[in-house]
Amino acid sequence: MLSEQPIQSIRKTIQGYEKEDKAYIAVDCIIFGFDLNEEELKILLVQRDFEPQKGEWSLMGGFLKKDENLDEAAARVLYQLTGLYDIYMEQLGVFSEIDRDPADRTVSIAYYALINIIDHNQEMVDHHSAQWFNLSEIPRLIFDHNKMVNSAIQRLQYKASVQPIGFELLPEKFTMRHLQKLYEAILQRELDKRNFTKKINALDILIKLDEKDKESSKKGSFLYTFDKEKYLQKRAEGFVFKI
Amino acid sequence: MLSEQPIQSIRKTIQGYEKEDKAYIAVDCIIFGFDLNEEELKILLVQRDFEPQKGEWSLMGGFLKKDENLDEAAARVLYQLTGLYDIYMEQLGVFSEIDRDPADRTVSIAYYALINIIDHNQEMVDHHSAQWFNLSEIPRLIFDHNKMVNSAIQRLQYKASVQPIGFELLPEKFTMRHLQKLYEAILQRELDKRNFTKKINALDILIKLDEKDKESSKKGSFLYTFDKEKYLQKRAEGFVFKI
DNA sequence: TCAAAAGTGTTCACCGTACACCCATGG
DNA sequence: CCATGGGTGTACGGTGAACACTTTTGA
Repeated sequence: MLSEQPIQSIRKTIQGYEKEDKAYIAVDCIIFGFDLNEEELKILLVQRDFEPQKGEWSLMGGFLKKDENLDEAAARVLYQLTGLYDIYMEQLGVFSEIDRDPADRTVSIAYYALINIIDHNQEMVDHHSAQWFNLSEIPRLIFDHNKMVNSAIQRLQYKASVQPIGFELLPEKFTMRHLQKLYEAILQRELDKRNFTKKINALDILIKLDEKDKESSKKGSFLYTFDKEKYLQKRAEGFVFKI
Repeated sequence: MLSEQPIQSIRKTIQGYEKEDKAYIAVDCIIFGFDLNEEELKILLVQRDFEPQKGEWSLMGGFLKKDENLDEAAARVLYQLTGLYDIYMEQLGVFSEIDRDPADRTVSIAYYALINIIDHNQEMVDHHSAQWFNLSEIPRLIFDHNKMVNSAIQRLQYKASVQPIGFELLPEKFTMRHLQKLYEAILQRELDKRNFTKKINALDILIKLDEKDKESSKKGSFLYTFDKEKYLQKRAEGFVFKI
């Protein structure tokens, strides 16, 4: 009898999954952007436009569907809010307190994402009543979302010091000052201009362009691009990025 | 009508959780132990004693229950196999490929744990047909468990270099040689005895005992204990552990 | 007395950090 | 011509890595 059943149903029967509890699985995204004008690191939050907790701020989220894995779910959620594909994104961890969502048992997987702030689709952001907040001005969020945000900031600080992910937050062309201010915003401390430049140049993964950015000064400052090919090549040879 | 309902059911109705998919949530544990005699780092695997995949090796696991969070579930699973409470344990990440478990959609959260190998309850281990494997001799495991193991080894290497978690793997009293061999096993490279001793002593978080361990040599080597209080004190003052 | 492991210092290269002045330009 | 930000070099202390010989003692 047993041997006539397809494998899947045998396993189900034997392991007794039916007796186990199921839960909803959510994905919540901490979306970072760097505002070049204000020289501030920001995160994108959505405002709930329905009861209950209407008007409260929250991370953008969604539920895991049958036909996708978590990375796909997170990418989908990010697309819904920003209109962007191929965003840099990393899983942060799981938040599973029993009553974290009072509506129903929901386990949430937090992701953080880095986007170039000027790329996002403003209409889609407006449609979700979303808004950018400075790290120092994050409001109270629903559920355990503040915990997620703090965890994301910590992770970003670590990751940015050990992998060149900072460039995900900058436009294609940027100045040394932009880069330094970005790292200052991430690490939340001031850096010495001479030492920073020296270190970045020593890494030898930027291309100095012939163009200057005249926005910020009369003299103008040289623009750079991140040489991803060169970085990948070097990394394959054992080079480790460290700031 | 709506306003008469309790909050929870309002939220459920509005958010439409019912339309979302649920999934089973599993916890799988990578249990590390350090064999002092063989000077080898090992992990504890269980052998499935039921069909299908009978005889195949697997991580110890279980399902998340309604009335516990993931840390509690992992602690429960660890207790079931080792008889130990209060084990050092950390969440690794989520594994969510759609068909990772062919029986049913199951998202698994991997945890790694560090135990003192001589503390565990041998009867409980035998009862689960569990066995210790050297890191270099890990067999093929079911599902995506090999991926989890690799991820755990990487995480352990990082974490051990940045937090004094190595002591979780050693008995109360240990020699410098034990400690060095442990770090060599974790980092998978040889360390210089003089530099290692110097570094550890400079950290100033061990207590040198008057006792000697005569097992390993005629001369005997001094025993040490980890001074957790002192470490916590120093950490509170900004000290950072680094090996 | 000898084999086997324990214990112990020095040197050098490199890296991180502190620190200040001249340059180019538009208004 | 001057105010503003851009761009650059040096000196020092600390840390990581390489390296070898003496001590102890049980068999």
